[in-house]
Amino acid sequence: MSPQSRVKERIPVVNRFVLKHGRAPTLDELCGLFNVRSKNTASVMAAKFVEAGVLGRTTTGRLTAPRQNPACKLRILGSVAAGFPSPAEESLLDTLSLDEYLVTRPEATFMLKVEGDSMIDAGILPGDTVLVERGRTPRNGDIVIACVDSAWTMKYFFKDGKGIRLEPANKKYETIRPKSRLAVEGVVSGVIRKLV
Amino acid sequence: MSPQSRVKERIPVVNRFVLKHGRAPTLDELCGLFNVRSKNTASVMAAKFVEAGVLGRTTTGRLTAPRQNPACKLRILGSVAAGFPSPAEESLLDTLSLDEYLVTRPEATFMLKVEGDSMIDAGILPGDTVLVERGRTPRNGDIVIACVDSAWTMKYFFKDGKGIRLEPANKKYETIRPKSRLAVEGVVSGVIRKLV
DNA sequence: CGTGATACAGAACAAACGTTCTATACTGTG
DNA sequence: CACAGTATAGAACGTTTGTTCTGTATCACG
Repeated sequence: MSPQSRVKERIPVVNRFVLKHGRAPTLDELCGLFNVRSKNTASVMAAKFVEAGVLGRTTTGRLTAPRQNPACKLRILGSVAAGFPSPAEESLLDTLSLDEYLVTRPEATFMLKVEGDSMIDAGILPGDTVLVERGRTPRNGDIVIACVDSAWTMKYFFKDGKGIRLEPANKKYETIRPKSRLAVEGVVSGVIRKLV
Repeated sequence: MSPQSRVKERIPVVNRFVLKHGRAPTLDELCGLFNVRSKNTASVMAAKFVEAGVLGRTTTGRLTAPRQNPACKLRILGSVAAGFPSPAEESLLDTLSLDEYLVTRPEATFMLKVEGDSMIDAGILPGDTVLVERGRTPRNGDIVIACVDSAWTMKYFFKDGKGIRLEPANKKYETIRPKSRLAVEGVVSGVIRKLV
């Protein structure tokens, strides 16, 4: 058996350890995991695992679990027309965690439950959850959470020569041109809706 | 200031560290985090954090991040009207990972890119991504991915005395009453849209 | 058989890490 | 002021952890 495949077949074992314990194994634990008694062997394995992205390292060399929880990697399909792959033929290569996909700055991102139908023409329904990223400069056409005239609201953001205007995505409501101070608290970076 | 509140106000800082580094801080790092120079102080703090569930420990006493990967835990806010908490006052108590929120069976869930506007009145736009859960029995009103008359489609699912019908969420399209075999490949369990 | 590559055992080593002890500064209370 | 409680500094200590070195066993190849 080639060394490469030896490492490959060991990766799932490491992943299971991480899944079970919520942290990376130590070299000693790697020894136990693979029934070897040499920390040298474990050290070499660990290097492979780090190289493969299965494990990480602290600045001081300690082994750490990778940043993403690999349990929630989802397979991505091109479109409905492409049909479904069978479970047997699937690999986890083209996968993506939702967190990874939608959230670039976790520490600056919030989830916000949507009330009202002011953005319904943008496909944002009451009961949806929006991801709001703070500290980002809004661009024309972005959907923002703003505090205008001391009231919170979610609207399209536009800025032109005449100033800033906030447009709803619903003809029932009117465009707002903030008279006093406008505080854009965050930019809506994603929409999620839980069905079923 | 009481000791309790001292610990409380420090919890968010620890959480942010875990968020940023994907692992627990060491005692030395706790010292740096709170501008203290004593590992004794850090040790006492660490004990409090463990007690509060903010951190965990290995069997050998090393500090660890809590079992759930908090890397992508997002703060949840009630609604727009509630406003934004300041970073200082935030705790990570009411948080949720997107994966955790949307996906109950990762191994049976797929992501599918939406093409076309047949479900636009349901707030599902072209370019959105839907989460499809396989092996679930569709209920009336569920959105399903189905293979009807050898073509893939996404539609509302209804079943009544006259059989099954598949309705689009767009008046431009017609309701389908599958003549031949109907294969419901999966039920749409979520919708996500990446903006910005 | 000889050679080289690989995997492993075992030990020694240094750095990192958490615990514990002693001492000092600050607080509030009587 | 005396006293107690708490937070902190600083150092010593033992354990854990990853690295490195030496040596052995196995296997493929010529």
